[in-house]
Amino acid sequence: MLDERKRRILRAIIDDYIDTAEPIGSRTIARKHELGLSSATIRNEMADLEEMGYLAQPHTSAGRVPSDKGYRLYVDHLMKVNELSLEDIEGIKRAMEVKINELSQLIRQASVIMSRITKYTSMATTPQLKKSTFKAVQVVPIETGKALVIVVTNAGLVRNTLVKVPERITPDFLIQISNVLNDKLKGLTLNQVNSTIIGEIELEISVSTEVLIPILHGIAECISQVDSVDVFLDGTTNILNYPEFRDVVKAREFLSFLDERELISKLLQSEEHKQDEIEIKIGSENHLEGIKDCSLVTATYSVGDVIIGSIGVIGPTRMEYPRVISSMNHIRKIINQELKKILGDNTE
Amino acid sequence: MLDERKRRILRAIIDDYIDTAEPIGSRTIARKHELGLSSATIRNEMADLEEMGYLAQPHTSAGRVPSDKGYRLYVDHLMKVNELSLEDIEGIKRAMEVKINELSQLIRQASVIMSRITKYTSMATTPQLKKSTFKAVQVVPIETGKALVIVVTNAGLVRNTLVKVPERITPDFLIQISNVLNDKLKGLTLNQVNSTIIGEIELEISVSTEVLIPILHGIAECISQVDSVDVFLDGTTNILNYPEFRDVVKAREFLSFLDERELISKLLQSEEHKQDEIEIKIGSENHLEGIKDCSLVTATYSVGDVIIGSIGVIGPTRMEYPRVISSMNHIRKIINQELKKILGDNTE
DNA sequence: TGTTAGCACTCTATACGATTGAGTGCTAAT
DNA sequence: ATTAGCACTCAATCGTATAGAGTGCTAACA
Repeated sequence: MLDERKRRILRAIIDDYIDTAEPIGSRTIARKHELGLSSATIRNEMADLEEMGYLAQPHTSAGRVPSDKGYRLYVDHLMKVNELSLEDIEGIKRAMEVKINELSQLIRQASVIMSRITKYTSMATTPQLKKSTFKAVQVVPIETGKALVIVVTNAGLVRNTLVKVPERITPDFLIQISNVLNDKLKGLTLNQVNSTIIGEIELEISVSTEVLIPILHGIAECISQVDSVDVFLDGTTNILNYPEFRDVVKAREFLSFLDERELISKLLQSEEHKQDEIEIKIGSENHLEGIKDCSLVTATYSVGDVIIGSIGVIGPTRMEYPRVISSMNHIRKIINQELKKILGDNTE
Repeated sequence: MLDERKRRILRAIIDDYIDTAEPIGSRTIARKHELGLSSATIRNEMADLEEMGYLAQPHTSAGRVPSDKGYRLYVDHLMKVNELSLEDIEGIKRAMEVKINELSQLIRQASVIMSRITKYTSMATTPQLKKSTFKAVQVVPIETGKALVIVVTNAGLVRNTLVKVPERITPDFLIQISNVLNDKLKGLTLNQVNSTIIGEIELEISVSTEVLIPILHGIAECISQVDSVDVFLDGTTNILNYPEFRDVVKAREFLSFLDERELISKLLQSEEHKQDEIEIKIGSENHLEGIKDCSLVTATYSVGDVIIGSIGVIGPTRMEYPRVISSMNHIRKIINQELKKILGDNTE
């Protein structure tokens, strides 16, 4: 498709452009890279590359700029992904050493690190509750007429809601209810809670629906809590350091996008994402208007072989892909490693 | 100190400046406001006001701009705070009607509303745990070797941590521990947990420290959780709509400031804040460098007569103070009202 | 036939000067 | 005390000239 020389030249251009954010001219390439070619030859090749759609020209007398298609080729075949520097690895290790024993905190911390070492914006989601199963359900009496419903999922996520219960219910009875609920629900996926099960529970503790209803509501609330999927964002202002966002209009567009957690969480839960693979979406490959000039690098983390969440880095299409990718690879490993520690070896 | 006419003129200038963000000239004032004065007279008065420090001039041939001192006078004595429009009141009411039964959600929602109706950035904090007392402490067995420690404070805040416990501990025994803990700690303030109390607890359940330690750690973790004070931010990008932040450097300064949750939480927990009063800090009155061109309007909410958290709006010094203040007043009332509902009437 | 030197051409960015217009301060008249 | 009038100031705007980076094309070369 593209002969070796063209590929070399394209890579040189993109490498340079990632570095400088300035359109790259033929002379620059001839001088900086040892290709043994004159600027005129390179000029011809660049014209070809443009015709093929890998490069674009802001205006006739400017240098060339990579197109999304160009970046795609670069990412798939041209770039050299080097190992993370020892320094960075050390830094990550140190940052993750902070004793973490809850999932959300682990992910939050990972997100912080990613934004710090990449200098872009990072985003992460905790598991979708709906895909999880109940590990424990507890009803804890707080004071007369009030109880706390707690749901713990197999992915280690904890959610709780305060509910009101009829005043005449004694704490002891609540605990009894709690035990039955726990027995009945444990192991089920969250959306398996249906009327059959509820019937069984009612039967078992022979309690009027009146009592059970607020509690079940609490559970439902835990499950469908608006932000049941936490979205963490870090380094949101990093983007303002890049020249392509010097324009306030661009900057606002980007930042407004980040404000919509729903969108982000959708973005991160891309359907086609394969386990253990890093996914890269370049510019217009993101079908969302607000980030058509951004690239997104995402990875997932899993329990067993079920993907339960993901972490991503978003920045200008002119992104240091090699760096981001190697960092992402590293952090993904660490997350999965720590995840095992948190959940213990006895994860079903 | 300032005669009536000067005050009238100053108010007119500030009103106009808040509206337009453009330096105000003498002719504008003479034309738009019915003061029965010529531009020349106003010009003289403006020169006086500038000398007194209420106004400033960007350059010799420009109009006048209010100084921080000018805004201060305006806020304290000149502006007219009108009632919130029925429309707005209706809007707020509708937005808060969403069934809310946990404190954090209430505050979060209030913050969202404030940013929406003021068009500035809003910030809010949930109660400081340290000032609170224990309402309930529970240890819930999750699976062998693991338990969830839950702390509920009198202010309705719930925190939890997963802890490891020796595997030989049975769930029943954990529950027993839980009960003792609950009895012993209930009503204490969070930093009253000391070795005496721990001794008592050990005595009562005659358990080796080995078991108790992870649990107490869990409680400590709940108490000192890094972000035990949640900080909610909304409308962070609103600021980009105002001309004073058209410059990316300014915008970044502001947004970077917002990234530091610690600073914000300190900012909101201003020492001198009186209950039931709205506090206004104008420009350089905020001693923090990053927001010296911003004004901050804050209110607190309380349980009984203890301030447990606050909510604030931050925007350019050229802020629509009257609107912000009346909105703030309204939302504060609603928060305190809802707070009572959540905590029930039996709040000690 | 592929490569390169050379050159005319294009187009942006920058600098510079002139012009405009809003606004001021001062003076003199009311 | 107020105001009309006027000279003056200064940022913003516009047009023009200029410099410089980069291109495409042609013709010569290996």
